[in-house]
Amino acid sequence: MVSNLFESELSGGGLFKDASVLSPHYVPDRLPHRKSEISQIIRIIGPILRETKPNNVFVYGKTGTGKTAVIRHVTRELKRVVDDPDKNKKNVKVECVYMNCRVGYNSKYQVLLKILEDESLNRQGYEKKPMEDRGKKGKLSGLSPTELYERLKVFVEANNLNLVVVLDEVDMIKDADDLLYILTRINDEISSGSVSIMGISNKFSFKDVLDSRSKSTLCEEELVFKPYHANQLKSILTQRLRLGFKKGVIASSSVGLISAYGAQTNGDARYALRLLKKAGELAQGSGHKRITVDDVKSAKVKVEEDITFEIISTLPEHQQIVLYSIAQTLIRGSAYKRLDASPEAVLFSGEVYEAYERVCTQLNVKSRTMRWFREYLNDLEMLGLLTLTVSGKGVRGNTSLIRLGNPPEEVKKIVSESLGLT
DNA sequence: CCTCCACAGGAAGCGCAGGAGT
DNA sequence: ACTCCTGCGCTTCCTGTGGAGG
Repeated sequence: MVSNLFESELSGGGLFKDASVLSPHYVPDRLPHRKSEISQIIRIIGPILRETKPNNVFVYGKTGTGKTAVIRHVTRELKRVVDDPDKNKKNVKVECVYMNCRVGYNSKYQVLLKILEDESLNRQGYEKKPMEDRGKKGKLSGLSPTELYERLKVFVEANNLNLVVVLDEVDMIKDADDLLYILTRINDEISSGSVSIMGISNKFSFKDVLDSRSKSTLCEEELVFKPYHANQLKSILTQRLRLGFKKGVIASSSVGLISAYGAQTNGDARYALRLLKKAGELAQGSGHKRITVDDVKSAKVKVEEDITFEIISTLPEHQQIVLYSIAQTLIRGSAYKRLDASPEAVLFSGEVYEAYERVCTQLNVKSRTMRWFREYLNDLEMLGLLTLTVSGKGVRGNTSLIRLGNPPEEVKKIVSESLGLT
């Protein structure tokens, strides 16, 4: 596949012009259908150019609604203005530090560390750079949280800096209350400069786990990003098509289909772009001159398999074993008699637990107790990998009936691959 | 109607790892 | 470097719950 792509590139027959614009990390210069969100963020953050501390913002919305893209876009524009001496005559100092809290920055300590180690704070022209008096290792780790706090405070004040901290996936931070308190307290203790926070989350419930003080701190301003609908997705796709593909390689009916699939998936633009990219790859791989509707359809199947694979293969071992046991029991056929009322394949939690114990013995792994097995089932249901229903009439006692969300053969294959089974 | 069955899920406690405080 | 603390994954124990069967 990869070599295929290279060959097409060499022969100049590829469909892609620049595949990187289809990556989920790419932020285009123009963000369609997010004008009002952009101007709201600008209104909120704007006062920073007059050296007034902007309000903290909390942004939420489902995945693929452009939250991160909008914030990154605005901070990039802000930086552009600040760095332009003609526009920034008063030489206001502004820095934006972005981090995704899911990957490694999930505690207040890690976040503070990341801010201090960020290259934008350690470049030329700043006083008392946080990394200045560190040892040869060039790392700040090893310092206490209070020390980190002091350093940040001193740095912000000494440079009269207006710092914006962007916390993407802020719900992943374990001690979010502490962190928010600490970051805002800096403003009370310094006479020049400021620290403000932009929190991004796709969990609507995140606000509820904060204590009321942190809530009012972070949510001085709130913004909700609505899912894109199909024709909005279509124009997003069209924009990326122009940037990423050569001219005329896709029919508008194909674009329409991708948009429709995207709209079905909670208006997720990231998903739609992934479909577009995959469809392009498939078309190119099979030597098509254009991306056909069939390419899009098979791309959907492929992308969904990929997503299922990503979810399952990152699951803890025992949850994977549970899935495997369910799949295997379904393939072999249930030992118990099926419910007449339901034609679909349904299993009893008891028989699945027995299968799970057998698989564990087979793998030479110690099995968990029934109690924990039930927790696994609930977790897997949360992830949409299976559905549980309570047993009604015709079943003895009070049991969960288990239905697998994906074809058992596919699940079995994925788990086998992931756990290295035969 | 009562008892038993086959579970669900709460509560408490245990061992462990990693982080914080000294 | 050392101990203390805390969160996490898990087990043990226990109380419900709802239908089957006598």
